[in-house]
Amino acid sequence: MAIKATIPLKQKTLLEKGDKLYQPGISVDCAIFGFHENALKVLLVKIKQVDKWALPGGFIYKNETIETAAYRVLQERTGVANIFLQQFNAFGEPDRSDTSIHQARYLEYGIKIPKDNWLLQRFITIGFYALIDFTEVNLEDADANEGAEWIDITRLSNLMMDHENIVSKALEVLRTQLAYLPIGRNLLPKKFTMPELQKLYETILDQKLDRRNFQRKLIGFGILNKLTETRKGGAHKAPFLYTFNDKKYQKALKEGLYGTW
Amino acid sequence: MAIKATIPLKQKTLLEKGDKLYQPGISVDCAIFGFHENALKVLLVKIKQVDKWALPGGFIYKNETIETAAYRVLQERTGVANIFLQQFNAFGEPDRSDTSIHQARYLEYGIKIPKDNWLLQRFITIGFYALIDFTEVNLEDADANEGAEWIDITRLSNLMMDHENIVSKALEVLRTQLAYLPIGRNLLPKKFTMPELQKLYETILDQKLDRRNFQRKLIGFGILNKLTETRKGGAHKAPFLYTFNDKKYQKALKEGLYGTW
DNA sequence: ATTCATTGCGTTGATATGACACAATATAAA
DNA sequence: TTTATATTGTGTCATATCAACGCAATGAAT
Repeated sequence: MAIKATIPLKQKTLLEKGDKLYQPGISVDCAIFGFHENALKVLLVKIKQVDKWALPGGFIYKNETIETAAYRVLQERTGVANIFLQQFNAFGEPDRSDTSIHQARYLEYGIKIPKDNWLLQRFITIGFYALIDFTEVNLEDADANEGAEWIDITRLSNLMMDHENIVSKALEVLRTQLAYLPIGRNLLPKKFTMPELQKLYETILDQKLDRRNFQRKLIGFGILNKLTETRKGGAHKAPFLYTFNDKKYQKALKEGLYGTW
Repeated sequence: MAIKATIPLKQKTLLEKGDKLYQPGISVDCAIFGFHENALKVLLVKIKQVDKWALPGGFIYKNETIETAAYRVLQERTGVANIFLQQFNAFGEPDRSDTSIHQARYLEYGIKIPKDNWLLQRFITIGFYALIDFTEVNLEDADANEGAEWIDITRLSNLMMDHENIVSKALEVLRTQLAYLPIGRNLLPKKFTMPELQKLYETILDQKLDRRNFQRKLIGFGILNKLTETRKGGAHKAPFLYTFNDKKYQKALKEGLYGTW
């Protein structure tokens, strides 16, 4: 008989008292996007017992708002403060849950979850997407049981339950919002170059953009500060650095960038 | 002692077996918009026991999708088939529920709901907004206990819980989506005139639009069929009638109207 | 027949957009 | 040190789009 690991208090509490601590049948899942090496990546955690990837998620405390719960998940995983976090959709197919995953995780400790345990009931999850500066995240802090990794959005595979669908929907919303919200502020380091910003847009839109027209348009939004500094070290002409003008950026977030009519 | 009404089976079942029939702690609420007499209206139901208005809402059966539940609510209230229905936000402030409303409604039948009954727990609601042809709805079918009425969105008052906030958020989303989705198809009768369509847009946007530019823009979207027929009977020049080109309309719904970049 | 508010259709100037030209420059190669 | 090369900064031009406005046509009321 194999020696079982001792169950951590956290997991034990979740199983036995979760129904008293949390809202039943509701979870939050976060599609956390980062930008690195000209690729858009999403933060996934490995569920080693079933060899699948999952979005970072959690439950909602009885006395907690949905947004706070999502923020808590983000903090636990990334430790980053300046985050763009947005609720975008609730996912509630009756058969979306996969109880075998929970069972596999507790089997590790020799525990079989009772059929009527709250964890095995149907769950509806509220999807959030977050934009985050890749360079500020340190994945070393992640939970030992669930190794977190940045996965290229073009190379998603083997996600548990409906999580790939959640990422797709998040991306779809992100692309739409790119047209009227000043995305970029949270995905890039404070200082960045115009080519870097353009690559970000091209990656999200999956589309080549004209360098010169892009620059004209973005500057036209009036949310960027051009610095006198340049980014040296590249193999070619050093591009100027930019920052977001926080005041104007916040204004644009509220009012939108277009608002034609 | 006042004579109490006998409790309908429906209400009795809801109270006693609701926790077995429905997902706990989750509801759906629908902001159903209609357009009539140049005003945007939302369908509200009167909760007579507390003299407040509420959005039509309901619960999610254990084996039902969220969208199906919302559709069910819509059908019950309006009986209309061709509906634009869209999930737009989950509302979950811990203190958003008001148990006194439930108590008041059951007190009618001399029943005091036990404190631990599922109905009195914290609820998170998933908000939908719907666009519907005012002329197709017959409110006579509405539940006797809860008279449904179209209320002008500029004259909202005395809504229960956070329902006014839900309507506001729904309107905000509607206004945003007006920029890239072909709204109108579901809010107007099959045949309509350009001035009517314009009034709709002006009402939603709360903004005057130039008659001639509006026409050029909408025709430019390529989703309208101009009929040879005109709307006679008005006091002035008879405007042409239009219909939506269903095929192109559906395409625009999927792809969006702008999609610049 | 005349009046009048409204509709259909058109024009103009300003602005935004897409496509492309050319000089400047930081590093690498010679 | 000089030259080569890829990349960036800035500008131009034709075209499309947009906002603002003009005017004739129309249908009912007078």
